[in-house]
Amino acid sequence: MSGELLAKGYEPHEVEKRCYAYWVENGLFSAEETSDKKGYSIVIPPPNVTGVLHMGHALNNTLQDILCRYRRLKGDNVLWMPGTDHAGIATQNVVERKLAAEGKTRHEVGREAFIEEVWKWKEESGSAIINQLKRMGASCDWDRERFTMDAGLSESVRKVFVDLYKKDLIYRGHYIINWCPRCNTALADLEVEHEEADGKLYHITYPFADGSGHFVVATTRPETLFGDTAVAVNPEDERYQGISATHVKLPLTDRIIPIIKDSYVAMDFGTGALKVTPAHDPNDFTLGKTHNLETIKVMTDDGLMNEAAGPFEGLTREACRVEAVKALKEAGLLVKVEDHKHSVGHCYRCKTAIEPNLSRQWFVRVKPLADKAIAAVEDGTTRIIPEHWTKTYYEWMYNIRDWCISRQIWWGHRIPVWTCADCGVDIVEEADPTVCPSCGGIHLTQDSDVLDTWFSSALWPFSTMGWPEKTELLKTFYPTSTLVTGFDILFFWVARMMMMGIYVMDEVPFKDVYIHALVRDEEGKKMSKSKGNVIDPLTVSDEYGTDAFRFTLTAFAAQGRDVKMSLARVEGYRHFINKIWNAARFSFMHLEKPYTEIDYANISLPDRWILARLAETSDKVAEAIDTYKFNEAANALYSFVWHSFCDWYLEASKSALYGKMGDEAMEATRSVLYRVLHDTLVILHPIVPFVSEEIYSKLPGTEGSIMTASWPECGDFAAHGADATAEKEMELVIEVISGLRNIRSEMNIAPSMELRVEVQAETEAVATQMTHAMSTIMTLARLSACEVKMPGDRPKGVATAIVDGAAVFVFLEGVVDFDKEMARLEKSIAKSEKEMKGINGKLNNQGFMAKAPEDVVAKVRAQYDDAKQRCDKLVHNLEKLKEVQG
RNA sequence: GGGCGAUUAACUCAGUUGGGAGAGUGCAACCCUUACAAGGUUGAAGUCGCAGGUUCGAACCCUGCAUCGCCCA
Repeated sequence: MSGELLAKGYEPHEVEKRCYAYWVENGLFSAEETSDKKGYSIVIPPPNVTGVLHMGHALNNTLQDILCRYRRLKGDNVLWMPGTDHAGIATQNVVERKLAAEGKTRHEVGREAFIEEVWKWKEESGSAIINQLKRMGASCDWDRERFTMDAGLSESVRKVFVDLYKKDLIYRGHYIINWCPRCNTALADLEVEHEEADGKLYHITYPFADGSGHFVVATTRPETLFGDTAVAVNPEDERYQGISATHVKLPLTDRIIPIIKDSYVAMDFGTGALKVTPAHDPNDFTLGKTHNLETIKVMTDDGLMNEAAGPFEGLTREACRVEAVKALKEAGLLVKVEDHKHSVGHCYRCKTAIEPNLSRQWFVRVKPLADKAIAAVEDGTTRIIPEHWTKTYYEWMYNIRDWCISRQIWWGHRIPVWTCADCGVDIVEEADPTVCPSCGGIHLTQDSDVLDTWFSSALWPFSTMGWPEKTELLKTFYPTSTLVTGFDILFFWVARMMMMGIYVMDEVPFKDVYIHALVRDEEGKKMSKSKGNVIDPLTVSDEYGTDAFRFTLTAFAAQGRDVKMSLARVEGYRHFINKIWNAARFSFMHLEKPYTEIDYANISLPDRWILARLAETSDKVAEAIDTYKFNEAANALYSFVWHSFCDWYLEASKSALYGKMGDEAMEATRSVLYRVLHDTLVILHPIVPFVSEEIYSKLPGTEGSIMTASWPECGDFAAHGADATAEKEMELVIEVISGLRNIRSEMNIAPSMELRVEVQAETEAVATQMTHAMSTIMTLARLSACEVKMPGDRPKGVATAIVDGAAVFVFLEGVVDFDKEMARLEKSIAKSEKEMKGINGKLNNQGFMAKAPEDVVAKVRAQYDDAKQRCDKLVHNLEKLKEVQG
């Protein structure tokens, strides 16, 4: 394997497939149930089993993978727990559609057979998203994969339900809830999406029953009029002070309903008179409770009008509105119709307008659970990152309302409540009951509803680890270290896991919650199928390589900011991956054997410099990942690999590597190159697992996977001269070379022409440094000769570069263009003068001198001195040039 | 209506204890220098949304406004 040359360009497809299979086969993703190593755990936000991978998943799982791979390299025992969510409504919809295509409904099929169908579907299609996660490189412990409907998790759900019920934290009640007429189920408040819609405000006459006059009532929903059981006005409303009537006659019906007074009624909306429909409006429901009003449902569960709507029975809600308005108009009861914008709730699964509906449902009393979940964040037991999301979390937790958990669908955890037909008592136990404990009856029927999917998701951090058994896994990995998720499920999931985790385990489910942004399209719009702006992550992966895609996501993942996906950027990072590949390819030509020790005795300035940069970068990347600043990690790596390692180190090392500096220097440089390449691959690995693995596996002397390597230990470098001084010295060398290149470019000197140079160093120290770096400078600036002197006369026929501590002269006998050189110098002088002026402004400011801290003043003084020296030298050179010219 | 966030180079975005405005892409010029043309070298480019305030000093802190986006009601 070792010494094998790499192909000319990096070809991701084959490598990705092979590396991933290798990792899985060798159990490299497996967590140890017990270990001396520090435990680190993440539970995956379980994707819907119906789902296909979208950009959000790609980002979410890339970040989790970075954390897990990084922690492994740091020596931790890592558990990344994978799995999927049964997604009750969504999955049921999918299978119902499949049946519909065969001309069947679930009711025809029957409950049991239908559920079998769903399981069958799940077995066939449910692993699609898992395979897609694997393609992204996700290093989950797949042997432990769980599903919210599997036996163990179902047992957890059952146990928690029973427990909450017995502690009176789950109750059944008759309340107004959000009803989806298409999915035919109740929804939690959270599952309703509100959207602004253009509607109408209908002004309708409600005549007083005693014939003494009438109200005009304004409503956006005239079709619910059949369910009106009162008209309400505000007692403060002056317009309605003198009214003697106590009842009105409900239009289109022969019902007489009361007039009630309540300060809840907004006087500035419509006419100030409100029709009250307790069975179809949440606010009216509350009003109805207060005033003991009758509730009349006017619709069936399918959203059709029922017998209460009289002649309109059987119409849809929408059709009934049209017909009712027509009838009102004919009866002369329609005063006017205005345009009106209002917010309409829609089902988050199918986008049908939801219908507030009176219904008997199960609820979780969340307040006591929420209080502890709030406290855990307040006292820092759980940290939310970025911190500003804590406010959103609190806001929601403080205003939390009871959670409706029953769903009138079939796919999900059946509510474990049996009712005795004989005595009517509810039986809620962990084991299925056969006999009524109260009357001994045997006619027991189980509640037909299932639980909200989020109820089981809320238990995910411990149910996946085997709870209610007291498993080793729980001992080792609960509470989990970090949860990585998007803010869109902060309430749905994070908040509920917090409540349930604390309630059940008496310990928070995770120490850190890292909330990342949403991935949007290039215009910043949310990606959605209907907008047609969806970019398929797998297509991106195919086209540019998974590593390039992952690197892009990481570089974009700045805290608190949305990710705007841009294919141009992915392309840019594909170049970066290729750069890594080629740098390795070049290195391999000089690394035919492993170099386990750095030959510190013989290393050069560039060697010391790159080691110092490596140490710095390794620390920076580690710190960035530790603090969830993923983009900073990516940027540090990019700049180190491309600009430090490739642009300067490899170029500067070429003469040594090619043996032009002697065998000792060659071997020493090789030993450094080996170490730097090796360690660079390791620190790259969390973000770009495939290319790093592929190169690592071919690096002589490595055994096994890069996943078993350790994060670089660079503590020794500084003691061997790879320190800040080396960095400074190398910076000077870079400055000299850049100055020479600038002259070459601006004077239009052919790159192939070799130049003769004289360096006038201001101090012995600088002269020594220049002499030591001579070969580097000569190679990289393409010089035929370079002499280092102490300051003296300005040579004739030269172009000049001024650097910190030295003047660099390029001999251009005969070819030097005086005008160009003059222009060049004048430009530099202007730049320096501008800089000096700015700094001088500060130094002349008495306030600054008096109040700014000493170190800042000293720094500014030094800046000024530097600028002045540079400027003086440039002016001096310009004058000399003019003399010669004259 | 309440809350949160954004506004920095042509584009996409970095920039936390307030102290010399950065990167990538793009652009211009030159270069097939034996790892890489998916490359190299050099260069041009910003009143840091607007208006006030605090401060010796503000892209950064405070207030107001404008535009855009999101969440909750």
